[in-house]
Amino acid sequence: MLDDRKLAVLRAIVEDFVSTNEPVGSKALVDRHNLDVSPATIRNDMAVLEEQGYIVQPHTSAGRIPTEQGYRLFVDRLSAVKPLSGAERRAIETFLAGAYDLDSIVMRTVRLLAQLTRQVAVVQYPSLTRSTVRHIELVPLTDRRLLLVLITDTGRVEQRVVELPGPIGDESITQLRAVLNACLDGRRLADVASVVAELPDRVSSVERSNAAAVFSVILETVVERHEERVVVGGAANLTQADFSRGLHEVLEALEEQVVLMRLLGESGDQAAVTVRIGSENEVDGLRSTSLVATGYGAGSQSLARLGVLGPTRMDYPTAMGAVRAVARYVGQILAES
Amino acid sequence: MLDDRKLAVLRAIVEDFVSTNEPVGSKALVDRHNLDVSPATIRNDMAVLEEQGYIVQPHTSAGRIPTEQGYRLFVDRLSAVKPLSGAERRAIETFLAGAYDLDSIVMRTVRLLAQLTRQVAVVQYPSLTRSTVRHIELVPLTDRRLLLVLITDTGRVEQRVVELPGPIGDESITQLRAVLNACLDGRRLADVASVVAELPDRVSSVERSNAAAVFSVILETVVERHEERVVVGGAANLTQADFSRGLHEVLEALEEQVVLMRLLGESGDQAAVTVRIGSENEVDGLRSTSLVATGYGAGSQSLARLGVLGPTRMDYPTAMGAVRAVARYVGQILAES
DNA sequence: ATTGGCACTCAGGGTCCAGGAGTGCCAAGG
DNA sequence: CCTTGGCACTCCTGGACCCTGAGTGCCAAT
Repeated sequence: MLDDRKLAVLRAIVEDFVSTNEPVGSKALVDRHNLDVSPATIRNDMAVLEEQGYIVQPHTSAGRIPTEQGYRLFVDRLSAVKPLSGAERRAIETFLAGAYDLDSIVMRTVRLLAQLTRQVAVVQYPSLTRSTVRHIELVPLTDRRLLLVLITDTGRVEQRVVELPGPIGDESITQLRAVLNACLDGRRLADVASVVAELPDRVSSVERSNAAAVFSVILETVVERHEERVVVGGAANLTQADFSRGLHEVLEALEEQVVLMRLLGESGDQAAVTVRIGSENEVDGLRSTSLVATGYGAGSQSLARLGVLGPTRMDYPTAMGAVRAVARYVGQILAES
Repeated sequence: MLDDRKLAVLRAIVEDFVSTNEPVGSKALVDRHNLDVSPATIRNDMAVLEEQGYIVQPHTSAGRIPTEQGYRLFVDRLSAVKPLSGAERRAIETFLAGAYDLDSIVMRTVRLLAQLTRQVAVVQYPSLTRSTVRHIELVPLTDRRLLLVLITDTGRVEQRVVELPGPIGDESITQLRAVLNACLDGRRLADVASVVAELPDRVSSVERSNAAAVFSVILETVVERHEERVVVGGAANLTQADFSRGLHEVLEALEEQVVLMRLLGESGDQAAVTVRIGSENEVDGLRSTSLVATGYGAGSQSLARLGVLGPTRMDYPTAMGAVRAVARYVGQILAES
């Protein structure tokens, strides 16, 4: 159906359009790429490609531009992930060096990705569920309110305020703290829920209700907080792409944590770099954008996702290269710390 | 020099231009506001106002638009802060209700301000220096690395990783933790520096060097971290204003913590609502924007600043009202918790 | 000091036209 | 059957032109 040359033509069209942002015609194609056939031949090929839905012309007597389907075919079969240059590798290393706590790692990663790809970068905080409890701290705020601080082995610190049903004394807090740490230290967060369920037995009955309040907050933190945080950077890069009036829509979507979570969550494969093009993103304001994302995390299993977001007219090979490389480096850093 | 009517004309011009975004002419003025004089009279007044530098015409035979100087006079002498509507007050209360920990307070405040004013909201995290130490926690990560967690009475949690010069044992950590909490609990952060200076004496000499490392990180956290965080929200609102190509510049500036800190830091008076118009902002990308900001904090003294950023063509009275009201409410919330 | 009258200016929007890029189709050649 | 040169056709783009209307500045009269 599509012979080699037609595929080459499609690839050339995508590449040219991405770099020039202008519809590309048959003549320009034979000039810039060394297809040794005449423009007329290319025109025939393009007619077929258009019929199949891979390209369109914005108006009669203009060049062709790729459709979403065209980009899809391009990333699936016509392009190879572009490895980074040496300079870029060095940039990654220097950028991420010296970032120990989770916050700074995430922040630097966002900036790095945005700079590298000149797109909007999106980084999800590593999920809690895979890490283990390092320490739990209870700090009295008032006699009816505690600050619960949960520290994980990945260096993540979660804090929640606990509203108590009744007043609590220092000795009770100390006891509770001891029990919590004794039972939960070293446990994987995924297991915490079941352990907590058995805890009430180990607390003196007087303080049952207060303890219960603390336990339920722990559960919330561990289980319900699957709504992790997503950090965005490089939004300024959107102005280069010509969304014109859709820009408002996109910026709004980028401010909604929930939307971003759904966006990242959609893509299936955890480990590989996945690309979602245009309307493949079933998320309101972002149907005119493309997402290049992958999972990342310490070691082999991925804890969270990161990627870049840009116009469908995006340099996919480069973006995929950058995303893959950054994910690997960050994974390394996380594994070390 | 400028009689009452000329001032009224300037006020009318600012108000009309803000609401319509089009140069306003003499005829439109007498129609929309009930100045009972003829257009010709207004024209004379406008000629004077232009001569004085308060207004300009974009081209001959167009209406006038205010200059920065014109806006300045307007906010200083011609406008009153506009109180919020009942609905808006209720919105603030419901929006901020149920936010206990600092993170959620700040996040909600940003969203609230952005929604209320339809501008970009900017909120600085409450500064550490005024709060007191509630608790210090040391968590071993490896035998040469500690996680230091500092909890303040305002519910803020600071975390830093400490690289130790030599290995450290559990009992040393326990000792160090006890010393730190004994000496620093309840101290104001501003005083921590001097207290820490005396600490080395109270530590067994074997562990001097490790303890010193911990102390210096505490100092960093308390002193050097004056570079607080600033949170931005509502960037999508920028697309409504017609920065056209300056937009890129503005978005870039908004991503730079340092720039935002300088921006907020510039304005002098802590308690009052201050307005900085256009080039009064001596910050690179933001010379074409205006900032309406004020200090806020628990009780009477202000811990940090918040405000909104928008085009110089901004509804200042409304923005000032919203900023003032939100600052007060947030202050209340902070005082309670 | 205010006002009506009047001539003047100029941005914005419309039309018209020519140039050019790009196409589709066809007939001829490998 | 695929490829190619030729050719007519489409239609976007940019420039030139004109016209209209809003708004002004100035002046003489009140």
